Amino acid sequence: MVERVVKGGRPARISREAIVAAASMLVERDGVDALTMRKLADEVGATPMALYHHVRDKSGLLLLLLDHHAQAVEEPVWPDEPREKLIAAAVTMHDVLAARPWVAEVLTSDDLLSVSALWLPEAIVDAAVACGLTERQAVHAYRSIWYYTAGEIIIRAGAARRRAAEGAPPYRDQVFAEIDAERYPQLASVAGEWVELAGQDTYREGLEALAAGLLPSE
Amino acid sequence: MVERVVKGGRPARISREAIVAAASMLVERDGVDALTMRKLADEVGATPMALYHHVRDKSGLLLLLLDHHAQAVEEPVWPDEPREKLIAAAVTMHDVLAARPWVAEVLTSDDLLSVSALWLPEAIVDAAVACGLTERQAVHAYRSIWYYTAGEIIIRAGAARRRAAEGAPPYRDQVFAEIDAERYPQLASVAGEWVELAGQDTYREGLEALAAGLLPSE
DNA sequence: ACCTGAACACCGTTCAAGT
DNA sequence: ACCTGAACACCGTTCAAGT
Repeated sequence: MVERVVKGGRPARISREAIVAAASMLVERDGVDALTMRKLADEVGATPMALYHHVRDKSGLLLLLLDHHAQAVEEPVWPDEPREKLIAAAVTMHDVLAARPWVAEVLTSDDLLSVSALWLPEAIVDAAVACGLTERQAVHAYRSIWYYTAGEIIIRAGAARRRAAEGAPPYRDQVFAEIDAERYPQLASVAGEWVELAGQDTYREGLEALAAGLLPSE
Repeated sequence: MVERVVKGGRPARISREAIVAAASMLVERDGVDALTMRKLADEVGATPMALYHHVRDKSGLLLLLLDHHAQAVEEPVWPDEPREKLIAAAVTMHDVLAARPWVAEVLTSDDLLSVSALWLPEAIVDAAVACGLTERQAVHAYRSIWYYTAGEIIIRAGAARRRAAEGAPPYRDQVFAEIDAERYPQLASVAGEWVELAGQDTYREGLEALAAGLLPSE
């Protein structure tokens, strides 16, 4: 990020940092949907339009917020064994995102997370190369892991949100109740267990399966 | 869905079907963001509030839309070999969704697609069982495949949208330009190829890797 | 340079009333 | 039962003006 050089002019009353901090607090307290330019302006004690002097627009603010969050995460010490390192890095990526499910909203495009968390893709690509993949294969492996991870976060965050929206089991239960056992025998057979199974966290198992398929067998 | 029994009263001027058809057309033509209750009302020639007599609310409308779309898809004839069947079903699921990236918006929760496309999870769970997994394992396998698939769709749809928003390479290129080759040697090394690699469709390769890891080796 | 005030062009949804 | 009109409680962002 370019440091702004202050060369005179009116001193700023609100700073980019203050805006991001306030935004972060609002999101943490009330959810992403509650983050509006107007409420944020109230929070920092300024007009909505004052914000536009410090951030490009709302989506720029969200990017800043993601980065702010990423900065707070420290790079762990990785295992020596490359396959284990890859798994550990992916799990870290997952946990960092899962802790704040609002990031799902922002993620829906960029595949590198954030400038402040480049050590994550670096670790994964590096581990994949150490496992014997070419650089290009390693990038593709990273992308598959990223899709799986982002999908898990987004889907589970959405599921949690719907659960929180009290009308708890509106759609899926209705679907299961209506399942035609003649046409869909397997689904009918697991219908009773589906909700329980869907609640289980199987991120790691799926990841290990994916890694097993992506990496050369030793 | 419950069929509404008309027992007198004023005849309806607009039907649920007409609403869904108009909504589908708006979304196809102008994108999901352009679908508002007001524009939709204009399209069917009624007041915004008239719509609320036929759909619960906007998110109910989106669910209806997803189902409308799912109904148009025919179940293919699957390969006999179960592993191939599983792959084919997942690819179908992917292609159905990828054809209309707006579904990504709706997907962010329900893990069964739609009542009208239950044959898809059925095929995948069935194939997984035929490959030797228990029912519970098969459901977990389905969920991993679903996360990977939905993640791919959502991320790639988001990427395409940002590309369309003309300011083409706003964020990621900037990130790559600033990469510190000392700290992130692997990323710096692939930086030049990243955009090209990220543009490639590697859904199937990732899927096969995932399937290889999920299914027992024969 | 930084900030305000007023306005523009929208949203989804509720509520009371009309036929 | 179905639909309208008016209103409520919001949005993000532009633009011209103030200090």
